Amino acid sequence: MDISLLPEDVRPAYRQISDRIAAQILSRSMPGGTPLPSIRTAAKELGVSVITVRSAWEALEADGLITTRAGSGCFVAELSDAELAQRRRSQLEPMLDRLIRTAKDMGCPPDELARMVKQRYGQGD
Amino acid sequence: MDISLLPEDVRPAYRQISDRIAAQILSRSMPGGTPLPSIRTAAKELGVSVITVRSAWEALEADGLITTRAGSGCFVAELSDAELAQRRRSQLEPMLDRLIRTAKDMGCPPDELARMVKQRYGQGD
Amino acid sequence: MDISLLPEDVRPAYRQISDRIAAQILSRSMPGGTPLPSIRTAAKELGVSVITVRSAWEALEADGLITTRAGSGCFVAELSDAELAQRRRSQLEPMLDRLIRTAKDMGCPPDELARMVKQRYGQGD
Amino acid sequence: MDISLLPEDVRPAYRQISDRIAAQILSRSMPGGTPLPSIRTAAKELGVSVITVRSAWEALEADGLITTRAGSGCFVAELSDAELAQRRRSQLEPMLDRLIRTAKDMGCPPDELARMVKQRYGQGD
DNA sequence: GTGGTCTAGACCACT
DNA sequence: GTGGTCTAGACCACG
Repeated sequence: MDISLLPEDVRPAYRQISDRIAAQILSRSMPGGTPLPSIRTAAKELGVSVITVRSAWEALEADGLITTRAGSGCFVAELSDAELAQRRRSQLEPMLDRLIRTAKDMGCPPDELARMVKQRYGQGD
Repeated sequence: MDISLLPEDVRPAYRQISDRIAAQILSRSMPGGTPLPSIRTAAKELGVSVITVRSAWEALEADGLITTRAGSGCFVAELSDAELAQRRRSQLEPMLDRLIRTAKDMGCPPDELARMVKQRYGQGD
Repeated sequence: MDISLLPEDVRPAYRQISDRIAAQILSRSMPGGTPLPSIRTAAKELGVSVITVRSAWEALEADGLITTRAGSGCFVAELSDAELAQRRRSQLEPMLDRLIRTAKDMGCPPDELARMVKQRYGQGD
Repeated sequence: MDISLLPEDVRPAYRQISDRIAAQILSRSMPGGTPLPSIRTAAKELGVSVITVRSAWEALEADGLITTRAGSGCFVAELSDAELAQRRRSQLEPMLDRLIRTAKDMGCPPDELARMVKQRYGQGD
């Protein structure tokens, strides 16, 4: 599943999971119709409680990113490119705004911030 | 004090307060030695309990951004430019990394992300 | 938990608690990963309010000695031997310095002071 | 007066002052009969309020280290050598005990602690 | 069950 | 007046 839970992350476990999967759906690396692993399987794999995984699946369903079919499991929702683009924007924007607000408060100018973005983008795993 | 509490903000009240003041200290708009308002005054002004303000001040002190002297009040700590720069970086970095990781997951390239940063920087309030 | 609150101690209750636990972490008698008792359990055991215990846990977390995960509890942080040694030093040093300054002010020579240290070390409870 | 107030010291201002003077009295560097500066003079010199100085003088008088003569000021008490030795011990002991207890909690052996005492004694101002 | 946050209200030490 | 500590009790998010 390509998910690693970081204990030092401020987000609760279920949020780390749902955020990560949401991003994979939005990038089409999990295309519409892809089945999600069962709650029990995912729980074992991630080393968390089934409740935690269920919360993550619920968050994704509430967001309309997956659909649950009773008896057969959960599947990535079929979304148009336009919908995806819209959702991508709406996921990135709050993070962007918070970053920018903090940078502004600190007196960090836009070019400097953009430079940092580009620089760190290359460093990540 | 130039602080507005936003009910829609996900952060708890005390965090909104301490984050805002931390940013003002880091940008030198509150230089070392500046006295903070008393917790009771600030509580009245912000419309919260004194405990909420105290939590904020406590967080700032734990971060080494203010010092408190019982009976006389709280004051912005004297920090060197190097310390300030270091703290600025360590506050911005986790937000940057999370943003970049999400953007990467979505297949959003660095230049595109940098462009968004610059664009939204100009729009903010 | 091996903690006794002494009413004659000048330190506030929450400090007595956090200091004691900090020492146990620093001596590895509570190794990394050890779960702390829940704040409600500890409060009952120690005969104090949950808030008092929470303050103690909070101080420990601010010091980086424990990590807390909402819903699952608090755990001793994983610290390297080098980090531990560094923290031990930085906790002992201010007490040492104050003792030495007072002894110097009184004209008590280093050998005499060292002798007192060794002697009283053997007498303690 | 050879007193410097350290804002980072955990002790309140009046305690820093009274402790320092007490040590000078106990070492005979302020012998019996020596007049203390007036409260106003000391307050100006130290940059604190007269209330703070008065509290310090009160603490010294409560300890029997100075006496107040109405209209003429405060003077160092006349104390026998035996009394001084006794007081020296009772001032050093609580600091020693706290240091030793912390060191014990950390698993720091007596010889190691005594070594640190001797080493740091040489380094101070 | 866990911790996180906030409330109101009290008493104390310090300036 | 200032902050420091503690109390009891509430509601929420998380597992």
